[in-house]
Order: sequence, then C-alpha cells, then structure tokens
Amino acid sequence: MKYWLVKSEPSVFSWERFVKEKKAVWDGVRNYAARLHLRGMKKGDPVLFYHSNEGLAVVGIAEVAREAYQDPTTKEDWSAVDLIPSKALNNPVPLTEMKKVKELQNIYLIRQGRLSVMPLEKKEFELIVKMGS
DNA sequence: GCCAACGTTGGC
DNA sequence: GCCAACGTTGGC
Repeated sequence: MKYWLVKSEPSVFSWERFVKEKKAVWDGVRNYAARLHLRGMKKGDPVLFYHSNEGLAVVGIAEVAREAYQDPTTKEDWSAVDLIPSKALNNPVPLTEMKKVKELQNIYLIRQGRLSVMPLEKKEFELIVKMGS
C-alpha cells in the first residue's frame, strides 16, 4: 500500500463538494511527474486531500476507488483516477504547521510547491493524520 | 496582486 | 541537445 497527497483549489473543487458528491474524477492533470504518481496509485491507497491557494491545509483523507485510466478530458496520453472521501480531519493541518515539523521537511508539498499529485512515506502520512486528529 | 519556482516550448 | 523565453502554479 502506498500513500499519497493531492492538491485542489477549494474554489475549483473543495473537500465539502467532494464529500457531498461522494466521488471525484481526478482528471485534467497535465504534468509528467504527477501523471507518473497517478499511475502508481492502487485501489484502496489512502490519499490526503490538501486545499491549495485558499485554506492551505490538509483537510481530509480520501481513497483510490479506481486506478489510472485514460483521462476523459483529452485524447492525449494523460491519466485520471477516481477518488472517494474517507473521512475529514477533525483539525485541518495547515501548511505552516507542517513546515515546523522536522520529519516533514522532505515532503514534496514543502520541497516542490508546484507538484499536484505526490507520494508520501507511511510515516509522513501517519504523522499528518495524527496532527489532524 | 506579486513573484519565485519550475515545467514546457521552440529556435538555433 | 542546449537554453532562453514563456506560461503556470501556488505561497505570501
């Protein structure tokens, strides 16, 4: 089992809407590194859901419901996955808090700001969930 | 709204 | 294949 984090701008697709709709088609990714990560996702893998631009916090946990398939929004070679919400964090974990934690200095979210789909180590995932519970 | 970081494009 | 120019993301 692998652990992941995806970003979404709440003004485009928020956690609240995700919960209401009970599913998200994660399409539209046009970045090779992110595509590689999408293709590495397996059904059942846990995924942290991060609000970028506004909020700037990990707000919930999702799960991979369908592994990578042809992105329906293009004929080109890009991938999409389906996600379903698992549970909201009791306390969203702000980026500023994660930046203070030594164990999280190497996560892509902090190191490489622009990546929208990224892997996490199990330890990192569990630590963020703990910070949010 | 600004701008740094970084990915992509295209001329050579 | 290099690298300058350009576009986009996303924190501040």
